[in-house]
Amino acid sequence: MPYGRRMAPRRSAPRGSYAKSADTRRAILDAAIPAFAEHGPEGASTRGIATAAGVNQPALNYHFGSKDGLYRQCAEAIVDRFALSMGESTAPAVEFLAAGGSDAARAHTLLNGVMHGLVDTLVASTDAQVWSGFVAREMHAPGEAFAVLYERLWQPGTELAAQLIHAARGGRGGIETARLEAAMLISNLVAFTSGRRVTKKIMGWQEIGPDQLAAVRRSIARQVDALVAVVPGDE
Amino acid sequence: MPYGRRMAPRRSAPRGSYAKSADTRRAILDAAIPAFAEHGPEGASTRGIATAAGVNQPALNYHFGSKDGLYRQCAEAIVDRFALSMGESTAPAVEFLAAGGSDAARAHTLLNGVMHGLVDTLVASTDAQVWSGFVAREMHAPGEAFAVLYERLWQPGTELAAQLIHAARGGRGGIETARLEAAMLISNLVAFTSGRRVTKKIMGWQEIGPDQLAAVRRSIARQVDALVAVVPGDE
DNA sequence: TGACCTTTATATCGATCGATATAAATTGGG
DNA sequence: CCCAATTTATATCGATCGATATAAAGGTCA
Repeated sequence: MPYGRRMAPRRSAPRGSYAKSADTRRAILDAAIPAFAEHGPEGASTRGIATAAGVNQPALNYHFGSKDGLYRQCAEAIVDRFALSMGESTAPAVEFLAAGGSDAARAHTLLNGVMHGLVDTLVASTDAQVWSGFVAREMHAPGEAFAVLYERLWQPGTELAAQLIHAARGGRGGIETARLEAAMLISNLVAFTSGRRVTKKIMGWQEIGPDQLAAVRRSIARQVDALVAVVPGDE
Repeated sequence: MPYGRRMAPRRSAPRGSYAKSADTRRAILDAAIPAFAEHGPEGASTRGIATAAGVNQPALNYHFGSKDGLYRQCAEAIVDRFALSMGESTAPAVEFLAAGGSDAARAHTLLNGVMHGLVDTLVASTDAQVWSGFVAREMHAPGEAFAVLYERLWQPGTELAAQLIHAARGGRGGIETARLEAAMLISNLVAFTSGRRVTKKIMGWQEIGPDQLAAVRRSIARQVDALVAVVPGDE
């Protein structure tokens, strides 16, 4: 073919100093997470992400190797940010359980605290609504990020809640049942993450403000109370 | 360009009689729903769907006009099949409410019946696991099918459960709170639809058989009981 | 300042996408 | 049995995809 393969590129005028690698990576992740959440790993285009991040398309391959590599790093970033937001409310519960805690009333209080923190993180924060699309998709159609989300998010989160439910019942009732109920209790909040748009429409809410948040907290607290009050098998 | 644009196509050996249009449409829908559920409306390719359905790619445009048209028809088909499966358990409840039913105990029974039917439809059926990916995606990232799913699935389903909760409380407590609790009650089952794979892994279940189904039903029934027992505001 | 590494930008490849023009095959009505 | 309508099949278009080769620019340190 005539043209000598790969012509010399022209550069536009320089735009000042280069950003640190970490800053560019952060900008790309902040653009990629919403893109993957909305369009999925296949539907989101690297060009669209690059434009949203204010970089060019090959920058994604330079910093993350490949589209799949970027996708995996998005999952890691989501888990990191989630853990950061939940640390305050989970730390005392983890400590309690590590010490072999058997004070049922304290377990009940700690469970309420964890669920309170979860509502704050998932319902009150707008970031979480972006994450939830990413996480929900990976839950149903496992891909490159499933292992990360399972090992660092779903499994430890459910297990923490299950242990607290079990302890709050004074150790009566099976831990298996507690696990199932923990999974279902947490699923409740999907109505405000992935399903937020639908729930708002159904409830006629313009926004999820303090009043709505309080209603959600009350409903969760009632569920926790009911859960702890009934020991499965004793009914 | 040399070649005279559009060459004459060759046909392979005929394969017997043509299928009725309705049969082909059904085959395409049965292939498209799982494809859209797994890869999303952007990630799923018309060629892949056509191959899975045993037809060629232009057949999709012939029968459904466009990829978006096919996507919309998938949503209609999902709602139709869901309604068919739920009809038996919702019919008496709809009738009860239409008659202005105010028998609290009967409302409680009917609510249990509806939730029982929902567990059968969503948890026991394997079809629903396919649907759930489609529905969950559309819930978070509204597209061509959002209106159909909202008007025919989410809104009426939540409203039915909310009315039953309200009636089961003898009309005490706000209908708004009942609506919120209905949304959260239904969200519980996401753990067994979109989240089925994760829940099975966490629970160590190989399959969701009769024993597991019974455990889910017990947990839902306990939640319904707790919901009806407490009148919000009276606590 | 000059050599070297890191980061950004351009151009382009091969593959695949949705859509459609075209034609062949089948069906059904008279 | 013929003809119009219906249905299926082939080939191909223009757009877009992820990836990469290549070059230029900024940063670092002697």
